[in-house]
Amino acid sequence: MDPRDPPPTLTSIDSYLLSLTGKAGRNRIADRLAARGLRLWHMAVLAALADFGPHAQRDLCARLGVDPSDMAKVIDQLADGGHIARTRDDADRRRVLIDLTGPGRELLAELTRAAADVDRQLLAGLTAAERTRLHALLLKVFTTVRSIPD
Amino acid sequence: MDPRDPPPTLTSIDSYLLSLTGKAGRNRIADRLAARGLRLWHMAVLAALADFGPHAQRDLCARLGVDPSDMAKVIDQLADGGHIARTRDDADRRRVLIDLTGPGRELLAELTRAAADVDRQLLAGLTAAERTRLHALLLKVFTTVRSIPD
DNA sequence: ACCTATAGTGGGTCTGCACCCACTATTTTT
DNA sequence: AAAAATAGTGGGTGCAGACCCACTATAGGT
Repeated sequence: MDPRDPPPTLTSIDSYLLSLTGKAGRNRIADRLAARGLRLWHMAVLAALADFGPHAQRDLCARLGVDPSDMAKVIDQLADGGHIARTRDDADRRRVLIDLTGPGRELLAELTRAAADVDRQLLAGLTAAERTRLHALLLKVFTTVRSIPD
Repeated sequence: MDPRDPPPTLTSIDSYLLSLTGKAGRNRIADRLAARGLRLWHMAVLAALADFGPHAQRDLCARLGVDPSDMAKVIDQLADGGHIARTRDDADRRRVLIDLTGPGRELLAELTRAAADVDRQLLAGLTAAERTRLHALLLKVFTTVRSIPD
C-alpha cells in the first residue's frame, strides 16, 4: 500500500475532489499569470471586456463579484501595462469606462492559450469524449453554484 | 443579457470551472468545520487515521502532503479535543504514534455527513447517473494531478 | 441651493495557506 | 563516544483573498 495514498473517506467526497483538482488548475494558471506579473482577476477583467465589451468599472465589479476597492487596483495595473484604456464617461463623470486595448486583446489571447495548456495537462488522463462530458457536467454544477446563495 | 453573466472566455476553461466549483465546495465544507473550530486539515487527518489506521506523525505528513510543522499544530488541536491519542513509540522514542479515539471516529462520521450534505447542494442540478459519471471523471483527473509534478 | 446617493480611490485589517529555520530529543552510523 | 541523521515542536515569514471604512468627486431629487 502506497503510504501516499489519499484517504478514500476524502476521495469519495465530490466537493473534495473538485477542490483539489480545482486548486491544481488554479495554481498552474496562477503561475503562468505570475510570470507576467498578473493574477487571476486581471485575466477575468480582460475576459469580461473581450466577451461583453466596455464596462463601467462598477459593472465589472458586479459581473465578476469583486470588491470595488480591489477592482480599482486591478484596473490600475492593467492600465499601467497598457492593456486597458480608462476614460471618464462624459454622460456621468463619476463613471470610468474601461475598454480593452489592442495589446490587451493580445495579452488575453496569450493567457487563454496558457490556460488551454493547463487544461491539457490536467485532463491528460481523459479521452476527448470524456473531456467533453466533464465540461458539460462542470457547467451544470457551475450553474447550480451560481444560483444558490453562499 | 444578465449583467452578472461570467465571461465565456473563462467558462470555457475547465481548470477555471474546476477552480470555481471546487472553491464553492471547499468554502462550504470549511464553514461546517469552522462551526466546530476545525479546518480542512483536521478532517484530513481524521480520515487518514480512519482509513489506514494509526500513523507516525511523520507518515501523516507524507501521506497528506503537509509541512511537519503545520501538522504538529493540527495534531495538537485534535489531541486537545480528545479526538486523537498521541503516544510515544517505545521502539523509537523520537516517533509519536497517532491514533483515532472513539470521539474522533464519531466526529469524523459527523463531518463526513456534513460533506455529503454539501455535495448534495453542489450537485443538485445533476441526475444520479450524472453524479456517478462526474465522480468517475473527477477521480481520473485527480489521479492525473497526483502523478504530474507541480 | 441642499441633501442624499453613487463611482471610484487609498488605506488598512483579517484569515488561511504554505513555507522555512532553529531547537530539542532521540536514534543510527562510524 | 563522537558525528550525522531523523522526529517533532515553536516561532516565525510572505502571500493572496476577501472584506471594510473613510474620503473625493459627481449626480439626482426636492
